[in-house]
Amino acid sequence: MRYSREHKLETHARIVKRASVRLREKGAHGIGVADLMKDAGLTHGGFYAHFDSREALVIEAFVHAMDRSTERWRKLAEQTPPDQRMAAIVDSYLTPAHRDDPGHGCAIPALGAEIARESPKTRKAFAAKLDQMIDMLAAQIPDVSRKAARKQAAAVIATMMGTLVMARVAGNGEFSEEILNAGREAALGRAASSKRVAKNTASKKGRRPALTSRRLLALRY
Amino acid sequence: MRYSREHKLETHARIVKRASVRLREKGAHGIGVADLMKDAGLTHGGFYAHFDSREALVIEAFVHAMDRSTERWRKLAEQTPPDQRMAAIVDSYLTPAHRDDPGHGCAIPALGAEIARESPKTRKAFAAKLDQMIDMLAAQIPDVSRKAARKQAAAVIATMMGTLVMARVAGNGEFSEEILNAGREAALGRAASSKRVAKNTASKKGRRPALTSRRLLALRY
DNA sequence: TGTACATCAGTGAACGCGCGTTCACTGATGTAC
DNA sequence: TGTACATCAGTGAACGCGCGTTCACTGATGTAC
Repeated sequence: MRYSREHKLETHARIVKRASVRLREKGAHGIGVADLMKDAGLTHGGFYAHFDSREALVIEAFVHAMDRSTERWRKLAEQTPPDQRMAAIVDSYLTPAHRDDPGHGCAIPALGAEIARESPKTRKAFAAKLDQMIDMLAAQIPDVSRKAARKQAAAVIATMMGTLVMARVAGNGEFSEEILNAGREAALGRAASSKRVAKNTASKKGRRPALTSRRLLALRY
Repeated sequence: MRYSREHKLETHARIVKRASVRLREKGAHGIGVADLMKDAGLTHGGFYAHFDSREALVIEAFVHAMDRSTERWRKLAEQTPPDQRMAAIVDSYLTPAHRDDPGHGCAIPALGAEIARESPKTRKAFAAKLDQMIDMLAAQIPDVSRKAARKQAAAVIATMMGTLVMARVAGNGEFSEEILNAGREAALGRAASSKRVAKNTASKKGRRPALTSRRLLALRY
């Protein structure tokens, strides 16, 4: 079948992209090589022409997902006034749509706990991407030192991803909404300007509707 | 071998207890029936005299872990002045010791994401225990409505468990400590009295050392 | 430009292994008499 | 109280299945001449 060089790169990218969705949906061990290849329109035998092992694909797929999330946040921040950037990110993250579609969502709530148990190589690849994500988010916080900004960013991510894990455990009923609301309020309170009034104004002065628009969600993580 | 009735109950309890440790360490799918039985000093063939299926053990083990955590918090709260209870719980939760010993730690960061993907039966069992845990923590928050207390409690748990997942991904070096500190500060800020001054007083007036004592950690979750 | 050969992405059967589950069996102890 | 039998928690071999990985093969296309 001898394909051109670009063809192989495209195929490789397609496998990674599809796998990053399926692995977030099913877990790092929840889907096999054969099904992952089938999902990319191939048969399982060709897998090792692209990856040294299943684990190598898991790493690539995970890196892909994290890069997409970080890039998404960067773009969302770009088109939002500086003092509302963190709130915009939180609003777009803590939604029923994100809770119900882990395959296209943030990789941390979907795979974080499992990755922490993987080989050092896999865990470190994840940690490096998490570090980048924190840096990107920290860069959106005005008027504080890098150190303080990173601290805030790490806390916001922890609150958001923890909330999403709990909301998914809770299903999609009232209990889940309660958790989502609690997490949103907590993250926004911390994400708001230093005077800590934004939490109240945000929910009542109509700033949020624009930020939670379906368009933003359609972009996905 | 015909044993007495209590003997079977004891054996059953021992399997559940040991499994609850090993499953938190290795993940909901990270260890097999044979190894779980071996861990309890038995051979795998006897498993089905105690459980209908592997999944049934996972549910029992998980319920056991959550009950222990909730009970631990209740006891810790009992021996702490009301206005410091939440801080005491946060301080005992966000530690390197807890990060490094998932087997004896909170089941939510260890198993939450995986359980959210299990059968409705398993997920609902987890959700019910999470609900109980939120209620227990909410009961420690003075001077607010039950609804508001539950909201705060849910947010504190989300921040704590999210922080622990991220800290585990980050390993056990500087990066991990940074995350732990960020999460602790964020959770304590929210957990403190309504005037939001406790965060500063806590870290400087020597209240914390007593609360983070090794003794509390030795009790485990 | 045309032809013969080499390449290698992709195929599908097969491998060895570990898993959850089943099953015939054991034998110490509970129970009926 | 003593004896014969029934019970059933626990054993260890075996099952069927799915998994990650290997391998001989294919055939369309790149490349050398």
